[in-house]
Amino acid sequence: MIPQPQPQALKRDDLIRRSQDRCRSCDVRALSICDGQPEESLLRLAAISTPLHAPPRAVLIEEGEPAQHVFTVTAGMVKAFKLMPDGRRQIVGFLTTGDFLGLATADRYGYSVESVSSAALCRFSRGQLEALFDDFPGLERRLRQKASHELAEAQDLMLLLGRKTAQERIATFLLRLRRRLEEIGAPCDPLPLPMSRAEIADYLGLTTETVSRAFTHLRRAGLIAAGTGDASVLDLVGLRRLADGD
Amino acid sequence: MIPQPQPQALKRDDLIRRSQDRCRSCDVRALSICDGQPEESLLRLAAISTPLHAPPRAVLIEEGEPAQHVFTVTAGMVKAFKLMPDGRRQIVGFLTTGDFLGLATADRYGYSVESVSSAALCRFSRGQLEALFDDFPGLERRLRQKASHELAEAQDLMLLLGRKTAQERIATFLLRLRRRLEEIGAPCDPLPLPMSRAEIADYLGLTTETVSRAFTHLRRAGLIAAGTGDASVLDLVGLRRLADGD
DNA sequence: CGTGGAATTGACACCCGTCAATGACTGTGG
DNA sequence: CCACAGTCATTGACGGGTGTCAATTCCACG
Repeated sequence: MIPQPQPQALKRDDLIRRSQDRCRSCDVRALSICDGQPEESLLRLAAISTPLHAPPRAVLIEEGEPAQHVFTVTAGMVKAFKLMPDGRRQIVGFLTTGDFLGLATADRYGYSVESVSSAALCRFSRGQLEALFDDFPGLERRLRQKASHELAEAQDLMLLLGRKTAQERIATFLLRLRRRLEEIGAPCDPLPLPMSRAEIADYLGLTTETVSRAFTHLRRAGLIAAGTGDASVLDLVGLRRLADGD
Repeated sequence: MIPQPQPQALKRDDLIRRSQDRCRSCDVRALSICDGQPEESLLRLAAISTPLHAPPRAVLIEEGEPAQHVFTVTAGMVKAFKLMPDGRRQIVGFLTTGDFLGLATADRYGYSVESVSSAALCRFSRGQLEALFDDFPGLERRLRQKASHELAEAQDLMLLLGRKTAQERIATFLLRLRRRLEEIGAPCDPLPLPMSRAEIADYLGLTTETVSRAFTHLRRAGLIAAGTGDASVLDLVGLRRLADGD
């Protein structure tokens, strides 16, 4: 996909050392699967990792393809989504710094992934990663914890999709995004919204028009101040009350 | 909850041996986390497991309570659900033989669990189970795989809740239930539906009336034959086409 | 300053939710 | 054995929230 120049002069050991340096200085280590791992485990992880950079709207994974790789998002934002034959789309997650891509994966990808903004990722071969589990059980534990966490978030989203009104969905969406950005130490006032209204709609089970109207309602109600590419939470308590349904 | 007679004559070792026998003869071993585990791992699992039997509509877990236990369902069916303050309910999963309960759990349960039909479960202390992971990494791997699988199913449900029509939801629901029953080797023609219309509605993000009407439509279209407590798939291909949206 | 896509807003339609009545089934007590 | 009540499923009438279609505005970019 993204061709990498491979000068013959660089030997395999050099490449490995180079990735190790890159990982050692990685500023998202504390957020990703690397957190809390012993030094040796990191070195081995580094040796099998490939850094990727994706421009906005780049295709990273296509649903149904053999799942050879897993990824860690190190910067920017990507979306994972499912398509129906007639074009209906459900975005099952927006992933950002520290998120792991591929937890839900069997032998084939269950969703497509595209970048929202420009994004950076670390790619791992699934086989090589799973081979590391034998030597470094902490890695597998970390992945299981990430999977548990994602499952809990998925269940929150089910409640949203199955039972919440449009305004409640937008309120919940904004609060969740805010919390996530806080977790990774990103600025969240105003809250950046790198995704389009259409993407928000396909995440929340709505249409762009309904998303737009819901934003307007929240703005008129004094809960938020909304621009096109960002939003500010004005009344956190009120927004929470709305999001949770009374 | 369910008092267990504890004659003083039975010493701890006897109790352990008794659970080991119970597990060794357990007829759902191949379906649960026990599948593929070495003998020693099973013995240790057996030692920390407690069998439970629940009548229909029994409360097993309450959302927000400290998560001290995890469970394996060995028979019957239970539902996991989230409630909103005003009573809106989203069932995030129906669990049956072989399903693991507690994968999505942090320090507190993220959902309530109640039995649908009468059900049997194996209960484990979370702490004791996680302590086993150090000695038996295969257990942790098995749990991670279960979590991955559940995550993929959760994403399927997101597509359903966010984008499918009532009839497509019912069709998808019937096909998924059928596949699950096939997996565990249960009879699925006719397909038993132990849950009420209200429970189906709260799983699919609908109302009981809409569920009822959708069943009627599918029956009139010749895709299924539906009774109250079961349904037969008459036109598998047609039902699949409807479920997947053309 | 002009252009094109995205976002917003409005009018209208429709699917599904709400409310209500009827029917089917189960268990209970006479 | 039957009458009865209670729960659940079904069906109908109606209304509302959201989708659909269309027009307008906004904004980024050339």
